[in-house]
Amino acid sequence: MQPFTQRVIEIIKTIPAGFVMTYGQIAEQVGSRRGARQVVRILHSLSGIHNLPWHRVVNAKGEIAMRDEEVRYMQIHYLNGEGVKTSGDGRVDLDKYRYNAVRAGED
DNA sequence: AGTGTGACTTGGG
DNA sequence: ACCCAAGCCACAC
Repeated sequence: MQPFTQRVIEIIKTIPAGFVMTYGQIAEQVGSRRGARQVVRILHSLSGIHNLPWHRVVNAKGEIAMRDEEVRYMQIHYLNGEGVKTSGDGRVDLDKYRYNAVRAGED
């Protein structure tokens, strides 16, 4: 496993239930400010084989980014189960649920 | 070493 | 708020 990939995995593992992070945030946390798409690729390659809370990752608009309707539905289901309210369009309120790892550690 | 991938992000209209 | 175009970067082949 490559270091970058390993760090992304670690970051995602730190997202607490009831919160979400964006691809961009995760990329930033691992030191690659423009690496959002790498996070995407990694999640694809992992395909859930790890015990990752992949459903807590959304895009910068707070949208459920999944393309497969089936998996998309599952993600929304998981989030709802953790108390994250989703709009009819499958969006979450980032102002409410966005998890800031840095600030969480400092506060 | 070059090319393709991808569940993104940002800026402008 | 929505749509579009361009930029991004680590990884696999």
